[in-house]
Amino acid sequence: MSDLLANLNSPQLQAVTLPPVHALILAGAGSGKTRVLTTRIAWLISTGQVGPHGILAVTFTNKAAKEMTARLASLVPINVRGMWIGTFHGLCNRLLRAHYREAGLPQSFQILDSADQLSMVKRLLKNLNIDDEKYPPRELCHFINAHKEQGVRAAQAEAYDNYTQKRVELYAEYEAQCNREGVADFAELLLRCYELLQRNEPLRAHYQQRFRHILVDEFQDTNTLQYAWLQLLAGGGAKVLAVGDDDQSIYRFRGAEVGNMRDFERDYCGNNIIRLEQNYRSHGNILAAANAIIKNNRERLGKNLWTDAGEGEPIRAFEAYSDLDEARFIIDEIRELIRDGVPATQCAILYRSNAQSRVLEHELFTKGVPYKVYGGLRFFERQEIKHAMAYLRLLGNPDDDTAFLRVVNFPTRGIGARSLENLQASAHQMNSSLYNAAASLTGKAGQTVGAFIRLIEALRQETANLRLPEIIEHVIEKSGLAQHYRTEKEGQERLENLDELINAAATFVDDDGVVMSVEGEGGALASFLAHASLESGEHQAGEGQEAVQLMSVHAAKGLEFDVVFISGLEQGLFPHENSVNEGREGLEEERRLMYVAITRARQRLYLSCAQTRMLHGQTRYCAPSSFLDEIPAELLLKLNKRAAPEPAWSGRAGGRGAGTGTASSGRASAGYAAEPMPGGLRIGQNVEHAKFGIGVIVATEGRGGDARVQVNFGGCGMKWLALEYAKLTPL
DNA sequence: TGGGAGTGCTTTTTT
DNA sequence: AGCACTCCCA
Repeated sequence: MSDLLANLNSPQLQAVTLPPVHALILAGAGSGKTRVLTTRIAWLISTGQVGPHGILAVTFTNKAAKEMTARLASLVPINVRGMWIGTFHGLCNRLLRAHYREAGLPQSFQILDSADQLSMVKRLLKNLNIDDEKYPPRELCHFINAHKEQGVRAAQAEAYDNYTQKRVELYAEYEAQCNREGVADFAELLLRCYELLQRNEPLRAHYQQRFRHILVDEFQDTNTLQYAWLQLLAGGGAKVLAVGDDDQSIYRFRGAEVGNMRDFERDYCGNNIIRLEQNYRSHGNILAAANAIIKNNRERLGKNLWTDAGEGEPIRAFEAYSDLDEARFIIDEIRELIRDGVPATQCAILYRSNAQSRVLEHELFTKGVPYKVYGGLRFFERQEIKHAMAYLRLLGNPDDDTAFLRVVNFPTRGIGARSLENLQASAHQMNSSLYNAAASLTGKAGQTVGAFIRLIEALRQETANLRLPEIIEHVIEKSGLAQHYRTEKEGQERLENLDELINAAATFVDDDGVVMSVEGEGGALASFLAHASLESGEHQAGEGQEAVQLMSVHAAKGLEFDVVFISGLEQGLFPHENSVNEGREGLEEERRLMYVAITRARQRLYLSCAQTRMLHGQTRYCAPSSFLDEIPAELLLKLNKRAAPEPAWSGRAGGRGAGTGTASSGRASAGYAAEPMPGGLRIGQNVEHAKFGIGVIVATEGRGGDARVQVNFGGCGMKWLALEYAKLTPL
């Protein structure tokens, strides 16, 4: 017991050993949040206050859930496997599987991921003959999800205008279609679970009695429905320990309600609020910058990070001429750091939007620096994997139209759009699934589709007595997928991924074999399918060993690095103009994002911006981010003293045309007029031009490849010239 | 059926 | 600029 609590600081200790009360832990970045959470559970169990059975611990990501489970296992000698530690979706899925009948779901209901949901909505619009320009499928998905996350069914949805009325009708159609197919989207897992507990008194009482302690990670990210779900489960006297950081709430755009923290405090906590403010990650200057930024936000519960690690290095600031110049600066610094012995994996480049990675990647590639970009396509989202999974889904549930349509003609077997239209029409008429309706097709279409149905039936029979990895292997081979990718020129990697899928299934069976056996071997497939939907897998196969880490600020949340570069600190980009347009709330969220970005750094932090940036195929002139002004100057070390990285007139590809005078939005070179332009040109400088003769520079604008000067050539008049093209000789 | 041309969009993202 | 998506033709 004593070692469990050893080395906790005073507020941490206080949090871990709280009596059974509702409490809110305001855990700053790097303050040992996960440690507190896991130690709290370990302490509750090892002091005999509750059995592992009575704990419910909720996270947002599988990664967090896994980490919590692993750390708990290392703290107390208990079997953590059967414990209810998981994501909101994972736990709801578990509950719905256990009570599928009461929840009105088929035993092996499938889970639609976002892509599946989108394709279902598109299909629905098509079947109902609705113009998808007027009702964009993506927007409709959002409409549906937003309602579900508010706990609102189509039947209760309010329609204040005709347009919304129509969308509500479509929402209802979508619900009906999901029910026909026996599938549930992500939001449905939560809502269905919530409704089940609300409606079914004995079931609710059972779980309310069972869970004595509910612990919630990243509480600031909960949405309305998740909060309601927690309240419902806690209704029988369970105590809720909510851990979160309002300053790190960066998911408002997907429904997170920071307000839940304040509500929870007001309605449940009383005085039980503990602040974890000692930071064990970053040096003082970095924290000072973070604190200086975040204190400009009005809506805060209040918290101030501190460290006893000392000030550390100053924060390095660099203003580049262009995005390319910025990338060069960053990569040069990184190469130097690596030479000095900093592991590449400890260098992270963060950006506000993913599109910014391109220039950086190009430069890294050119210089031969290994790097890894986070945020791409993930394993279970790859087309070959989704195809294989679709076959598997059809084995478990033939009514799954999404799966049916995905593979009915893949690999191609002569089933064209016309046949499918007929099929969909008759399915609609019969109010049945496509699979079911296939039997009614006649003629040539009947034959081809019939062959597909027979294929699926054959697969089902052939795999009936196989183990999960063998089932998958068999399906990949006999469906024709393997053959298809063998003949495709780019198919090699896809084949490898399919092999990897078989491996994943083998590992899955080994890892979860105990749980699986409860449901029988027949349930293994269903469990694996759910697993695949709920856990889309690591971002990319093959973890980069010694590679610089590139990711969006959002993706960096929860991570830490010795050296962090925050790039693209420009007004309009970071803070993003779309957010700024949303008013104070939007700007405050951007500021929290900046706060998250800064607090990722342990030892060294670089902030950089560019004066011009290629955006949507156009060069944009940018002012430095207002966030830079919010950091006290004494914390900053400005690195702009260095010489121009390239001779002004050697030029680079991709500049804009000479003298086209693209309106530079706002700021030309304000604040830099006194500094020399590249090549030593400055205001007042006399120059000679081959055609216009001798002149004097009266103004300058931009830097690098886009630098322009205004020259008074006397009789030849006043001219704006792009240094990249115009040959000017200083006199 | 599949590929090539044309069109439009473009913040952040987990489950 | 780059990418995803659609449409149309061979």
